[in-house]
Amino acid sequence: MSRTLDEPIAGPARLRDVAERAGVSIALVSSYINNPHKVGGRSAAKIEEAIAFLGFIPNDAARQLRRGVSRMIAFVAFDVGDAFFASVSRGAQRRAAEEGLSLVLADSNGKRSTEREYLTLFGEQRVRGLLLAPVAEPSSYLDEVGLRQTRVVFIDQPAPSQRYGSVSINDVLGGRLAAAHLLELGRRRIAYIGGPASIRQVADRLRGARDAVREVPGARLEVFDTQDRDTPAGRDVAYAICRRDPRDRPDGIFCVNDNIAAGVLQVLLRHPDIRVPRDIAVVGYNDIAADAASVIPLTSIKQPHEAFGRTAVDLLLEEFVASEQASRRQVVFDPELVIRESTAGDAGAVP
Amino acid sequence: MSRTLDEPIAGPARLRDVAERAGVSIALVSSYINNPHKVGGRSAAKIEEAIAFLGFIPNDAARQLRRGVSRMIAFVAFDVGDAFFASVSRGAQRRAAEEGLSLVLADSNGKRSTEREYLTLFGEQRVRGLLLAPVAEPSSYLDEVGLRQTRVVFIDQPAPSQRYGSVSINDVLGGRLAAAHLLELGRRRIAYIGGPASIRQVADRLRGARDAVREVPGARLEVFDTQDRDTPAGRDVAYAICRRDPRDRPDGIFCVNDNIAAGVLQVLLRHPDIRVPRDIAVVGYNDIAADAASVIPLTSIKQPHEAFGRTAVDLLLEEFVASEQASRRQVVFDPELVIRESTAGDAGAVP
DNA sequence: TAGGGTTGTTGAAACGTTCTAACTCCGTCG
DNA sequence: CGACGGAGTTAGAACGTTTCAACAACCCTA
Repeated sequence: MSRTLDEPIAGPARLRDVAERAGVSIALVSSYINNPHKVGGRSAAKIEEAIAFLGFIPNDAARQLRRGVSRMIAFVAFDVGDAFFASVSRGAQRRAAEEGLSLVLADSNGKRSTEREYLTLFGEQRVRGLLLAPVAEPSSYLDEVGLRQTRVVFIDQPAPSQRYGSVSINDVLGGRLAAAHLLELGRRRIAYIGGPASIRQVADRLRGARDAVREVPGARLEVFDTQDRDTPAGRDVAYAICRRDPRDRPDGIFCVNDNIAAGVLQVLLRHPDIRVPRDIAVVGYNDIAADAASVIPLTSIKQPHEAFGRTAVDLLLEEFVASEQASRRQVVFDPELVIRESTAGDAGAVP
Repeated sequence: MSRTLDEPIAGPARLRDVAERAGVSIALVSSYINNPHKVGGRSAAKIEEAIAFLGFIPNDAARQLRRGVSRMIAFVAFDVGDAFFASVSRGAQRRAAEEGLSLVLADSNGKRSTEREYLTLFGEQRVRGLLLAPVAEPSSYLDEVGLRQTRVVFIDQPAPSQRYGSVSINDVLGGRLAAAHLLELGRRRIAYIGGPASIRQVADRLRGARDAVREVPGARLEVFDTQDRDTPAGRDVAYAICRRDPRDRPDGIFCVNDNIAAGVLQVLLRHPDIRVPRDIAVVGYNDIAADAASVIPLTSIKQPHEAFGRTAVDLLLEEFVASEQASRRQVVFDPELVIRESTAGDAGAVP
């Protein structure tokens, strides 16, 4: 059963192998690993040598089985590659690292079945906490999946019940800020590009814009409903706008995200008779296009990405110590307007 | 010690709780979970009921400790949000799921220390396999980190030794394809935009382009070295090109990636005297901008993203069954040219 | 009816840690 | 000089699962 010092070690080295080589007890090695200073100098040196020699790596399964708790938290999102989630996860990861927790990511790919598989996996792993940006309205299956004692925080989505925390962004306010900015610039024919309205973020931003427009006499809001929210969708709408008689064109456009805004700008900027922002001002949303997609810097609504992720982990940490029944915090961030040349200043010509 | 049927269960239900409630042995429950059909109908029904009632979820730590092997594989990349890695991971994930393995992602954020922490984590977790897109030249620390028996496959990077497999892309060929395409169109003043040359991909693509240009008499290659490889970098170079006398401008531009190409296009398309591709043809690399960043569809070099990820997992699977010392497969994909309007056809005017 | 399969079920021993309580030295204090 | 305390160390019992050998009950065939 027990391996001797002479024969080569088959699997990876265990605590017991280290103990044998160092000539001390297993318990002492364990205690050295967890509290090095609690172990006497001579033993420490021998243990150190044995660990290095054997390349000992603790077996997390055994450790976790015994301890009953893991040091891992997971972030399950429907599109990990998305710029927003990518930077949220970065913030979360940093905060987690500060607490000695590791954050792993899982991409549910927009599929409920995949999401469920991952929730099951992490349930079985007994991860300490879970950040969830769900594919759709999360039904009851959080319970079924072994996450009863795992704390869950919802990302960019109000939690389905008070039993879970959430971190989200006030999209109504964001929509209001964007529209109000255009109105302040004197624009009265506002267009909203985005869709479908079934997406909460899309609907909320529209609502905020509508509220702002309603408060200004003489202003009107035209809604361009799109199926997708990508750059081509923006281009399509912009082409339609270009085809109109100049007097019928909007003089201010608010796009539900920066991708659409980029498409709109690409088309408008190539039109010989239209100048941005003189004739049409454009506002985006998310502030991801800052350095990326457009020739002239895009005015946009900035969401607190990193802070968002950090706060999500903060909520988890709170919940680790809170009682089972305590109701969870629902944190809502306020977005802010970042003004750039697509609404203010000259449309830069080619120098 | 043992919990009775009456008192509420404190922690999550264990196999033992299920067994007690169903009135059978622990072993039978275990065997039901792993091979339901091996268990008699009456017991099966009772176990089923007990599992549902108690909400039993197997404890993966215990299972893994006993089994000695995990069903998890990990993908550690220096930027999980990057479009390329995002779709590679999607492919890997699908393939892994087919084999009943779960893929989790970890973002090393371009930092060696973070990368190392994750490698340690997954080493301790004894993950079955690891896909690694390393921050820098991977030194020896793969051994130190407990991955001795974990199979490792390098992503988009030749493996540092024959002991590891790798999946990468023939960037020299990609560069050659791009330049050859421009040359075939009759372009002779070719520009290469990209940098720094210390990045292998950048250097390889340049090398390929240089080879192709050298084979055509009268053709020359001008290199614009950039620090970054993003859209603003492309715009900067394009501005410089626009400022030149028309006769000194390149008539074909090959960009080291689509982001740079997008920036170049944005600027060129707004210039009154330049038409794309008539005056200047533009080729990108990666084929991610297909739907995203530019008004006219971009000719690009397409890398096999999903297949790439799938193959990486295939290599892992092979290595699971191969002997420890067997040398690993190094798979190199050939990229292909996708011709679109930025080099062929009309530059679409606003309709 | 005895013997030999099947089929279904079980007890107990692992797996590699952590943790508690107890033990052994030593030096110090009363 | 004996009791006390602290530092260092250890044996052994968990943690929740899987697996293996063995057992029980049954049906079938000889």
